[in-house]
Amino acid sequence: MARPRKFDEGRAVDAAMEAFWAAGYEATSTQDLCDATGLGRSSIYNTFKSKHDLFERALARYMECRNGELFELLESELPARQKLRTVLQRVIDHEFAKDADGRGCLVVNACVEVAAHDPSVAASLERDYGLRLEAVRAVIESGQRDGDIPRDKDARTLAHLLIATVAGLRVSARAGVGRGALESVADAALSAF
Amino acid sequence: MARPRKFDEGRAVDAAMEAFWAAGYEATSTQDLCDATGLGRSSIYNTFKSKHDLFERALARYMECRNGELFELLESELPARQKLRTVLQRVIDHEFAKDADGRGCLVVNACVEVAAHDPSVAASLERDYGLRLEAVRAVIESGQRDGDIPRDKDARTLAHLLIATVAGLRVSARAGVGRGALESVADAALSAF
DNA sequence: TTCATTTTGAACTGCTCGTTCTAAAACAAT
DNA sequence: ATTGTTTTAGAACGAGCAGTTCAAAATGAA
Repeated sequence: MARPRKFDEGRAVDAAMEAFWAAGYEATSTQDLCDATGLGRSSIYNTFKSKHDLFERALARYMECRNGELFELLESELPARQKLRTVLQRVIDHEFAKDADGRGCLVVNACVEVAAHDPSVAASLERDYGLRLEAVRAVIESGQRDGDIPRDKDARTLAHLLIATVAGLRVSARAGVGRGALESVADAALSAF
Repeated sequence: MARPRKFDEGRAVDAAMEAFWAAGYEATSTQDLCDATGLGRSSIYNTFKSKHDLFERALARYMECRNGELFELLESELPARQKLRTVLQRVIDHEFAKDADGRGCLVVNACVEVAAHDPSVAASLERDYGLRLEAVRAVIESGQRDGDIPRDKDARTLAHLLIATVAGLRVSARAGVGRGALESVADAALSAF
């Protein structure tokens, strides 16, 4: 049979994800991808159709990881309101983590940089948004049943609002807003729930 | 004396702004800038130091225009709360305008695509953020004096929240959230004020 | 008209881009 | 050991990149 692969495809996608995450889609060159993955050009193009294809794989992987963390939190035993608070706090912690280096969130970055010009990525982002929306909505409805969250507001709308707040915090962090201010903002935002 | 310029510098900056706005910084080539402005390469490089310099000028121009519209609204005769509502509604209208074509907001785009890797642009964005923050804070404080906005929340924090909500709406629009949903989100967000 | 000055477009610099190709190397099955 | 298949490494591809140079065209004051 044939020569087996020397590298792990999943690890390559992970490395590419880090590269795209750090620099954005356009600013990441194929050479950057070779450096990041440790692979040669031909290995990359043999395994993935194109830079674009590799980006989609990397983005999908990112969503998988992040949604894993999110869903784990949302399925925990905390009160609903506390879950939402933790989501926002994690975003802030992430934006100000020492090793984050201003990369932000690959999903938000892709929404802004790529989605408008790339229907395939846009579709992927929309699907991912839907997953997060449903998960958050379920938590909010559960909170409404518990009396933890007021019943007079539409759960789906509040779920949209939470996700929008996450994006807002992330963009604000990029605009130079400090940690303390963002924590106050998160607090104030939660008063809408 | 010397030969006079055949083109208007301001118009060139406007055209460049449109190009950067539509495609992003990295994806806009010097040729694109020539096409957009109708100028030759040397005219551009004679007038502006570099692509980067032209981008900073274009971004500054964008901020000028947008802040002009914003400040006009904030200085109007509407009740404070109504002003904030109008800010959000305008953002939604803009995102779904027929000719907007998914460009979003150049400031948000720059925050996400450029700021992290470009201290000069980051400083410019931070300064602009400060201007908007103060203007919104002033409106909120005025609303608190009128009893239009509750006094128990910090005006500066609420101003941060409003700006973050704007960014959140814009990113959500890119992720495929529809107009109706965003209008509900804006409504819900205002209940924090 | 002359002259100094500036604009302008085209050509050019190396360089980098994403992608493809070639040929050697590495393996598994026969 | 031979064969067949796949992966590899690296060179090479054409195109386009940001940025520069330069001679010619355009201008207005003297």
